[in-house]
Amino acid sequence: MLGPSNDSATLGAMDDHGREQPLPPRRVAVLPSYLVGQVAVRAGRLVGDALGEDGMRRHHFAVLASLDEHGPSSQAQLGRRLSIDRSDMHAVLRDLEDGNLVARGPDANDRRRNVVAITPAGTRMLARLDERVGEAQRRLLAPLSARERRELSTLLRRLVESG
Amino acid sequence: MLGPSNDSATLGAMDDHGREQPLPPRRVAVLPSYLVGQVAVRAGRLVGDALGEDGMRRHHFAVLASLDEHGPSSQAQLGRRLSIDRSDMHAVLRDLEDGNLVARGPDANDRRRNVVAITPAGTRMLARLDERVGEAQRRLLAPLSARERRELSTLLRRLVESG
DNA sequence: CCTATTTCAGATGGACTGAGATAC
DNA sequence: CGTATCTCAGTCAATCTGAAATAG
Repeated sequence: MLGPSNDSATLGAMDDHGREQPLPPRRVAVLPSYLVGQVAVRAGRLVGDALGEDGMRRHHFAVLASLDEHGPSSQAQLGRRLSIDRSDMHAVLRDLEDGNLVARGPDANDRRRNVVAITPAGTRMLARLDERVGEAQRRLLAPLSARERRELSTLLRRLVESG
Repeated sequence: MLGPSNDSATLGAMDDHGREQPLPPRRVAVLPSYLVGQVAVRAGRLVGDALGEDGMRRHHFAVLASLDEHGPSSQAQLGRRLSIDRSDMHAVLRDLEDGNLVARGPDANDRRRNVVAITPAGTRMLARLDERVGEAQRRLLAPLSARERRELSTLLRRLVESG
């Protein structure tokens, strides 16, 4: 396991002013963990940009979707369901409330809690984000056939569910 | 697209003191971008832990592998090849030098540069890290058959190369 | 008393920027 | 003079921790 093909360089003789491009080592480039990481980064950018067109980010989308699915919830519930830190949840809900996408009010039954509910405007925003995120998925998977996309999703889901 | 099945809660009536588990919304859990992100997180933990057993991190592994593959290089070259920031590269090489895994010296031909070379101890470390990282891959892909692992790698590589 | 929720203020680690010193 | 390298300091957003105020 010695250095390959670079005999001319004992330590100091380097003729390579040939401009170097990003090129991960073979050892690294071949790893499934590396490949999945690269795809995840690309996916994150695509989805982030898609949500950004409406001034939203992942947490905002997740909160709106969770409220749509489970109905009104307290902040702490949302945080536990979505694994979002209480401080971050605070900021996210402030953003959403500023845009009238959710309504926050004290819980009549437990006045420690804020009850958060999605508003009609929030529901419309969620539908629009759904569109945009869907388009991002299509762009991400564009190089694959429909069959291959299903295959990839299935394999990934197996890994997620077994983890 | 209205909220489902939560008629009893107008905003304030919430009997669900049922302890809530992390549960991403369906809309989110189904997205390939989400699945790939989840797998990437798990992969990152596995590989990170594996490297950590020898006190190394991803950047250290990448630098050792790149030096092994391309032979002695300047810091700036390494940074460009591995897309590692110059500041971080500085810290990484300091770590590696402290462990005698690389040797740094001024370039005789261009005294602006440091020439970095992997040492015999660095080569041995690289071999050990290779083992550990390989084991992490096996653990990551454990739920899949050999054929499915190849299929997954192929699909991911297609996405990476077409990106 | 003890626990839970919301909120704030600050800590922490990672990725990046700017600028100085040196050398081409 | 302009450009490239190495180094250090400091910024920046994202994540998390601690603690106060309120309520059960």
